[in-house]
Amino acid sequence: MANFELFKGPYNPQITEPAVLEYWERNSFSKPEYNAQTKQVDSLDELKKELTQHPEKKFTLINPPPNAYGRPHLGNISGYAYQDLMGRFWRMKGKRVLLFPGKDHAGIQGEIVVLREHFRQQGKSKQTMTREEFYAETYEYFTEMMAAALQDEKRIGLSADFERNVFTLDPTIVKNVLTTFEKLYEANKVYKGVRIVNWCTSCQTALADIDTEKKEREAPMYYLRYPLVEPVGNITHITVATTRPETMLGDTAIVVHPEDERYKQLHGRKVLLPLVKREIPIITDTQVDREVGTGCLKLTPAHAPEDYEIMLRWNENNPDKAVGWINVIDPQGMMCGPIGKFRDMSSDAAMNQVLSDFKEQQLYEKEELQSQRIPVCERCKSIIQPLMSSQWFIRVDEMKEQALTAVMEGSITIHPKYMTKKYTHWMKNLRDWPISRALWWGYRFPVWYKGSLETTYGDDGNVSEKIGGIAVNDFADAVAQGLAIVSQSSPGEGWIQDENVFDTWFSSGQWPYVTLEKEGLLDCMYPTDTMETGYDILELWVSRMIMLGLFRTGKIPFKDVYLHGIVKAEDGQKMSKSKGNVVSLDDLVGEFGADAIRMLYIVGNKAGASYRIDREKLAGNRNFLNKIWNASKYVFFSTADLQEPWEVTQASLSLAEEDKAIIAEVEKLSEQVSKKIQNFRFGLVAVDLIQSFWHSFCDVYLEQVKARLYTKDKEGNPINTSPEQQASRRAGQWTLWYVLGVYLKLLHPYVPFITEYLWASYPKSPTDSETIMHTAWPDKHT
RNA sequence: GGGAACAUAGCUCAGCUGGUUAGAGCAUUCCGUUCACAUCGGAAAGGUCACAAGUUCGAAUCUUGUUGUUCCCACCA
Repeated sequence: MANFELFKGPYNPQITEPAVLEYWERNSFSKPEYNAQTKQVDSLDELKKELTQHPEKKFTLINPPPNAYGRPHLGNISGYAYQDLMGRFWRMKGKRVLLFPGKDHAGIQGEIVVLREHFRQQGKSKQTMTREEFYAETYEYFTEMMAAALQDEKRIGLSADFERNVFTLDPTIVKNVLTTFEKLYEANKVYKGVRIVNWCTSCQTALADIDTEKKEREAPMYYLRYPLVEPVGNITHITVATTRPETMLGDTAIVVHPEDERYKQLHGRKVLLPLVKREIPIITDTQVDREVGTGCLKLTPAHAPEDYEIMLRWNENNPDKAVGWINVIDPQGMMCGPIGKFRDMSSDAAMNQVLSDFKEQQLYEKEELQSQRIPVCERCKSIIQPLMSSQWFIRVDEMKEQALTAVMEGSITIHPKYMTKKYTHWMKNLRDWPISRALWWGYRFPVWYKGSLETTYGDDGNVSEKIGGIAVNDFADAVAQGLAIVSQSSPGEGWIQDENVFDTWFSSGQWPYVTLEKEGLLDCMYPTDTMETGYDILELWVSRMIMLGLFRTGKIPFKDVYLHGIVKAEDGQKMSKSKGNVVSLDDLVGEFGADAIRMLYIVGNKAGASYRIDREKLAGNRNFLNKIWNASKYVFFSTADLQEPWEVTQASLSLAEEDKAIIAEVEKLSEQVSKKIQNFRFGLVAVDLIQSFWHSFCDVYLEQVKARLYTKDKEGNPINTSPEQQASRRAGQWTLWYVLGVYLKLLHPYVPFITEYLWASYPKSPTDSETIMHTAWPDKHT
C-alpha cells in the first residue's frame, strides 16, 4: 500500500514525486499483465488468452526508441507525456495497456559519438581495433548509457513496461530484423547495384537522401566552352555553366531542352570534351531549364543525382543512342578514371587545374558568384560527394503504393490531418532506398562472399566488383556462380561477410513487430493502436514502419499516428548543443516537478504545433498543482467524519442546488474529456478541465459549501445543529468527496504524480483500486 | 519552383462542422484576506479578429485574391 503523508505547507513535488515513482516501480501497475480485479500480475498466458477472447481490450503503443547513449533533453522527452497520457487513459478505461520502451543504437551518429566520447580518450580508434573488439566494447558502453536514458523516461512519469525495455541490437531483435532482409531478398525487393549515392567522405559511407541536409553557400559558377566536333553554321562551340569544373572530366553528354530554339540545330551533334578529348553527344531532356546558365547542361551522371536521372530517362527512351557514366572521383575524394594527368589529384587540386587549363586553351568564358545550396551529411556536416558506388537497395515501387493506400484509404490516420499531405507527397516521390552503410556499429549484412570481395574504381571510369578474384556483373550473377549467398550464418570456411551494416531506419522501421514478437505478443497486440512521435520524423521513420510492417506482417503497424510539435528552447530557437540553449529534465524538474513539465507539453497544445519552454507557464502549472493540493487537503479534513461515502446513493441525500450544479458540471466534463482524448485533442480539453477545477470547483463551489460544513462559529459555539442542517452538511460533504474523486481521475493522465499521491488519502471503497492508475475512468457512457 | 501552416488583447495562444455581448493564461490597474491555498480571491482596462472582395438573414469562422511570418520538399547545372 502507498503510504503518502499529507505534509503541511505548499505542494512540494520533490517530496511527492520520488515517493510515487518508488511506489509505481515497486508494484507492477504498468504491466499489461497487471489485473485490476485480482490486484495480481497475471501470467503471460492468461493475458494472451484474455486478449484472444476480447481483442478490443488491448491498447498497444510502442514508445519511439531514443538513442541509447546520453541523456535526452527536454524536447526529446516531450513525446513520453503524450504517450503516457494515452496509456493512462486507456488503462483506466479498463484496457490491457502496453507501452513498450526501447533504445536505438543510432547507426552513424552512435558510431560518431562512441568514437568521440569513449574511444578517443583511451587513445583508441577504428584503426587500432578489430571490428569485433569495437562492437563488443561499444555494446557494453551503450548498455551502461541506456540506464541513464531510462531514468528520464521514468522520471517524467512514463508508465511503460520497463522490464521489457529492449535494445535494437538485442540478439533476438537482430535475428528478426535480418530475417526481414532475407524475405525481402526472396521477394526480389532488395538488390545490390552500382548506383549514384550520396557519399560522405568523412564518414566513408553512403547516405539516403533524407540523411542529408542543405547548406547555403556562396560559390562561383564557371562558364566553360566545349568546341563542337564539326561547326554548325557559324557555331563552333557551346558554353556550359558549372560550380564544379572538375566533374567535367566525367561528362558523357550535353543536355539541352528539346524546345530550345537556340540549340535545335545541334541535337545529335557532338562536342569534343576538352582536356580529355572525348567526343560526347548533345541530347535533350525537358528537365533542363532554359533560363539557367546558358541553357546547356553538362551531364555528369556519376557525380550529380539529377544528371543520373536524366541519363536513365534518356537511355530508356533512346536505347540506340544510350549514354553512359564515367566515375572520376573515388570514395576518398581522389580523382580516378580515364582522365590522364588528373588521376590521383584531390578534387580541389583537380578543380584548379581544370580551370587553369581551360584558361590556357581560351575556353574559359567567365565566372559569376552565386548562392547555392549544397548537400551536407546530416550527422557530421561534411559536404556530400555524389559518386557511383556498389550498394544495397530496397526496391520501393510496390511497397510505397501499399503504404500510400493505407493512409489514403484511411486504415492509418495521421494527426494533424494536414500532415497527411506531407506524407503522401514524400511517398509518391520516393526513390529506391539505399540501405547499406559502411560502418561498424549496426546490423551487419547477412551476406557472404566466397574468398574475398574487391571493389575497383577502374581507370575506365567503371566501378566493378570481384569475388575471390572473379569479376561479377551483379549480385544475382554472383549467387548464380556460387560466389555469394544470403545467410545469417557463415556458409563455411573461406567465406567472408559483407562489411556493410544496415541503415538505422531499416531496424527501427521494423520496431512495432520485432518488439512484440520478442515478447510473444505479436498475435494479440499487433497491429498496435497509436504511434506517437515528432512530426520531423514522419518521413524518416513512420513511413518506413508502414512499408516494412505491411511487407513483413501484411498488416498496418498502427492505426493512428499522432505527431507532436517540436519543443523550442526559452529563446524560441530549436534546442541544440551548439547554440548552448539545451534544457534538460534535471534543470527544471526540481523546481517545478514532472507534472508541471507534462502540463507544459500538453495543456493548450495541439498536434503538430511547436511551442517553447516557458518558465512563466511552468510557474502557472506549479500553482495549479498547489491548488489541487490545497483543495484536496481541505476536502479530506472537512469530510473526515463522513462514513463510507461510496455506499451512499445520490438519491438518498438532500442535495442543494449548488451541489447539483457542480455534480452536473463534473459529469459533463467527464464525457468531454473522454471524447476529446479519444479524438487526440488532449491539449484543448485540458484547458477546460483546469478551468473547471480551479474556477468552478475551488473558487465557486468550495466557497459556497463552506458555511454548511462548519460545526462551530468563530467563538467556538456549535452551529449547523438542526437535522436539516446536518443533512445539508452531509450532502455537501458527499458532494465534495464525489466531485474531487472525479477530478482526480480526470486529471490523472495529465498530472499522474500528484493525483496518485492524493489518491492514497482519498476515501475509497475497499474494492476500489489502491492505485489511481487502475481505478475506473469516471465517464459512464463512452 | 512546389507544398503546408500561421496572421485574434501588450505577450503566448484558444475559438471544432458559420449563430447572442470574441475567450484563457501571463503582464497592467484597483480592491480584498487571517478556520484549503498570497504558488490566493474579486474586479477593471485592453481587440476594425492582417487587408480587400465575395457567399449568407448572419463571417474571426466558408470562398477568392493581396500582404506578411514560419516550416517542409525540389534537379537551378
